[in-house]
Amino acid sequence: MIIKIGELAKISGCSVQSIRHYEKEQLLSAKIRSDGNFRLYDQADIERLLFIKYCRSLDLSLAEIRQLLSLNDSPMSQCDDVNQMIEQHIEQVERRIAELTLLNKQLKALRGSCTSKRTVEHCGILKQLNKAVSQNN
Amino acid sequence: MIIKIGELAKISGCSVQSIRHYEKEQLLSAKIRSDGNFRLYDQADIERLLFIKYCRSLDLSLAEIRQLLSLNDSPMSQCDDVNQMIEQHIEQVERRIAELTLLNKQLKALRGSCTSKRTVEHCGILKQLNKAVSQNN
DNA sequence: ATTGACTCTATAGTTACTATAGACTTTAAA
DNA sequence: TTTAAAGTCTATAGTAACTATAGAGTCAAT
Ligand SMILES: [Zn+2]
Ligand SMILES: [Zn+2]
Ligand SMILES: [Zn+2]
Ligand SMILES: [Zn+2]
Repeated sequence: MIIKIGELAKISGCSVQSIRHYEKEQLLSAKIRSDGNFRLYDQADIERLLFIKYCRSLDLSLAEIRQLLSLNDSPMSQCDDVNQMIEQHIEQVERRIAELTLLNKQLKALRGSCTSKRTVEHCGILKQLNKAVSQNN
Repeated sequence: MIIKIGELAKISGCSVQSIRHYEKEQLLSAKIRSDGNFRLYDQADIERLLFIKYCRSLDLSLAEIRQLLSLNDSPMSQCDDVNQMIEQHIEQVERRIAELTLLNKQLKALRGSCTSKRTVEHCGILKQLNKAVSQNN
């Protein structure tokens, strides 16, 4: 089964532009083109794109996915690199969760300091922000 | 006390370039320049920049900060807008935390499926990724 | 006067896309 | 067979909040 980019987009749920983008980034290429230069894809391409899409849903970067794909393509290499990459990625996600959790706390405190219907002059939020600044200063 | 951009950067902990960037984005401007066209800042500018920096640490966008600053500059306006913005920002942060928490779980499961020192061919991580893809398919 | 540190503007790069413009191809109907 | 709509092509610009240059000018101290 051979399909054009529009159908690949439909099947995969990726946009046409992002498929072209993945090609530019060397993640996925149409091995053949039509007479009129249209990209043509087969089943293996569909699977490769779904792999990419799933990895993106794990927030892996295109560079990381490129690495995974190339390892996937050379089955005899060692998997330490994959391992380490996932490990680092997990650490990054956990750091970000910690950051956002703290942020959330601060934002909620901020929100709590405003009882609507006031003029900005008396707004608890802006008061708090200005206070936070002068304390840091 | 009048300072040049380098010292403002030191005092605030912002980079020189990002201070210039905030100027381009209309958040902070040096009202005066030296004869040789150097930006000159005073105490009020320092405080404004610290305000910006603190808001950035809350992950507020430059557009949001611009809005806060302009409200801060017109004390008689109502604070509903501020309120609503913070509210939306909190919701966004909470959505992101939820997303990342789910992600973290998936990534940990993935990591658990690899016992190093194997060839990629037998790597649990890649097996899992490929499996996830074919299930979605 | 000269040196070194600082600053200026303008431009390109980062990430993973999205959105155009303008031209060409394919498919289907008239 | 002509024509029109829909799809595709490349190239380029825009997104967010910066960072990093290049090349030129300025300032402070010796
Ligand atoms: Zn990563
Ligand atoms: Zn308020
Ligand atoms: Zn926001
Ligand atoms: Zn492994």
